[in-house]
This record gives sequence, C-alpha cells and structure tokens, in this order.
Amino acid sequence: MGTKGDGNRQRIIVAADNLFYRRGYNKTSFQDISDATGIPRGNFYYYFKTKDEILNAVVDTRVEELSTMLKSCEIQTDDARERLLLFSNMLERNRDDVIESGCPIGSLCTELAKDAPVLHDKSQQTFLLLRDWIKRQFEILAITDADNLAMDLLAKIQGAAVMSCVFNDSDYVNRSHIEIKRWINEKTLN
Amino acid sequence: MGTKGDGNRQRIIVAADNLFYRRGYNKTSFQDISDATGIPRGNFYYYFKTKDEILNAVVDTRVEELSTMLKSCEIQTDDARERLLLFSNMLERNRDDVIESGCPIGSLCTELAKDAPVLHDKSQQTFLLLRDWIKRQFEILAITDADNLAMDLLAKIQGAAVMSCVFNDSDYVNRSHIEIKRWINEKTLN
DNA sequence: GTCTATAGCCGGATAGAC
DNA sequence: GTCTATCCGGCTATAGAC
Repeated sequence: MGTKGDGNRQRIIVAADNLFYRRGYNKTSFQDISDATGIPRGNFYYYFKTKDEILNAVVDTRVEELSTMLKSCEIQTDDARERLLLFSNMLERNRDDVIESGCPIGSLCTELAKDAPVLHDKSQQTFLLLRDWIKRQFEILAITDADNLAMDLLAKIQGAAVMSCVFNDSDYVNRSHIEIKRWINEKTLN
Repeated sequence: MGTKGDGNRQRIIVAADNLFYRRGYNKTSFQDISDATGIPRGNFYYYFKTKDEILNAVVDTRVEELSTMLKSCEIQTDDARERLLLFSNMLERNRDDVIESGCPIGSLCTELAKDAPVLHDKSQQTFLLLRDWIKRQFEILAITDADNLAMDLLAKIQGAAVMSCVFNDSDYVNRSHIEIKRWINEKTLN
C-alpha cells in the first residue's frame, strides 16, 4: 500500500483489461501487455503469479467500477424506472467500442465458457452484479418476476451487442437502444 | 473428387467445426484436431495451406448445412409463419450445447471480431444467410420492415444464447424459446 | 497420398543480478 | 522493486522419405 509497485500493478490491470476486451483473453500475451505499459514481461510475476491472476484482478476491477456506476445511478434518482433508463444511457456511451469488439462483459464470459470453467465462473461475477441490481430496481417498483425481467433486459442488451458487432451496424445500435428504453418504460409504467 | 483424400478432408472439417465451437478458434490447435481424427498433424497441410483455410472450409460447410435445413423448412410448409416456428424448433434441439458453449455462429463471430477482420468477414456469412432467409419469410407475409424484424429475431436468439451460456441456466433457455415463438406469432398473426 | 521429423517461433513462467 | 536472460513447452508450418 502506497508503495511504488501499486502503481505498476494498476497499470498492468488497466492495460490487460483493455487488451482482453479488444483481442480476447487467449490472444492477449504478456508481450502485448508489456508493449502497452512499458513494463518488462518478467516483471509481471512480481505482481501476479499467473495470467489467470491478472484476469482475476481485471474482473475485480470491473466489478468495482460497475458497482460505482450503479451506485451513481442510485444517487441521481430515487425512481427505479429512471435508474434503469440511466443505466441504459450508460450503455449508449460505449456504442463505438461495442460495434468493434462486442460487449466487454458478454464477450469475455462467452470466450471463457469454452474450456476454462474456473475463469468462466470468475467472469460471471460482473453479470451477477448487474442481474442483481436490475432485479432490485424492479422489486422496488413492486413488479413481479423481477429476476426474470432482469434476465430479459440483460438478454436484450447482449443480443443487441452481438448483432451490432457482427454486422458493424451503428444504425442498428441506435434502434436497439431506443427499443430497450421503450421496453423499460413498457414494463415499469402503470 | 472421389479420391481417398476427400474423406480425410471432410473428417478434418467436421472435427475442426466441433472444436472451434467447444474450445474456440484460437484455442484449438492442429494437435487437437489430430487427436480427434487420428490424422497426423503434418498431413493437414496436404489439404489446407493454413489454419485460416480450415476455418474457411468450416464456415462453407456450416453455410451449406444451414442452407439445407432452411430449405427443408420451406419444403415442409408454404406458410412463412410456420416456417419461422419450424426454424425456432430447430434451435431448441441445440439446447444443451448452447448452455455449454453458446451459439456456434454467434460465439465464433464474436471471437473473430477481435483482431481478425478477415476471418470475421468470413464467419459473418452464416449470419448473412440467416438474416436474408428470415427477412424473406417476413416479406412473404407482406410485413413491413422485414429486415429490421430479421435483425430483431436474430438479436433475441443471440441474447438468449449468451445468457443461457453465462448462467448455465436451462430454465431460462426454455422460457426464452417460448418467448421467441410468442414473438413470432405476435409479429406474423393478423 | 500418407506419415515422420523437425524447423522456427512465440507463449507462459523462472532465476537471479542489481 | 526492477530488469535481463533464459528455460521449456506448444504452436504453426515445412521438408522430405515412403
């Protein structure tokens, strides 16, 4: 804590986070992270025992950051419907990245579901946080099947992310964001 | 044609298809395909110059097989609404595989979108075939925005695939298939 | 057409000097 | 804490015998 190494550790996590997203976990090498940070390959093992540990740290960071963002939605308004719309607006800001590389959360999870059960479980944590938060918003509104609705909203978001990435289609992204907001209103109004 | 080698070529494609799906393209090695087929590694280069060429052959095969399946839907009924429902039933048969490894088409495309533009373009072909076929069914029913509806249906399917794989949730898969059929009926009836 | 051997590279991980 | 040198294994791909 407070030592110089913490800065490097953080820089490794940030660079790895970005590379895992743009290139995928399996295609990202220590050399790639070294190139991005300027920190020599061999040095990584002072901060992390294995590549898997870097992934763990990346997911922990994502969970923390997402948690902070969701809390900021809660601070901005007490209306759970408006919170869900704020959350949807947050997604819109990642438009261009999603077209290029898909959803950072969904694509990582899908990649790690293949032949890497331990890492898949870890990457799932980001989804669990989201699912629970969305569910709570529906519960606040006294809507039944809150958990199913949370799954449906996440599915809508993931479906839109896959399609916009597959077809590199920015018009589709815009359409789907409008549709997501319409859906939130349909489910939460009256 | 008709030579012995065509049989081996085909066996390589089938094994690679399966492995690309279960392990991902990047994690699948020639050794893996060799283990699965019994054909020695070095022998692959008689049939394919590079790993990328194997992917090309795999996608070509998928496009052909999917095309055959869609044509069988067309033969079974002239009612485009029923065709879409038949297509939805086809998806249901892959339930367990989707929970384990996601959608074969979507997950491959998402993986290759990252840092492999040429391969991404190739893998897109399967989606283009689907999109066009679904669109034509809506057009037959004289429904406007046929292409947008095709995208919406594909997005629903992809979203459901991602979520069921992320959470290994077979209840959710069942729910989502019911919802997809309800959606098809909603859009095509009256 | 089939198979073995191996080149040549790059990956993750380690050892140890400073 | 930082950095270099290096091991070892697995990878794609090639050469060439049969």
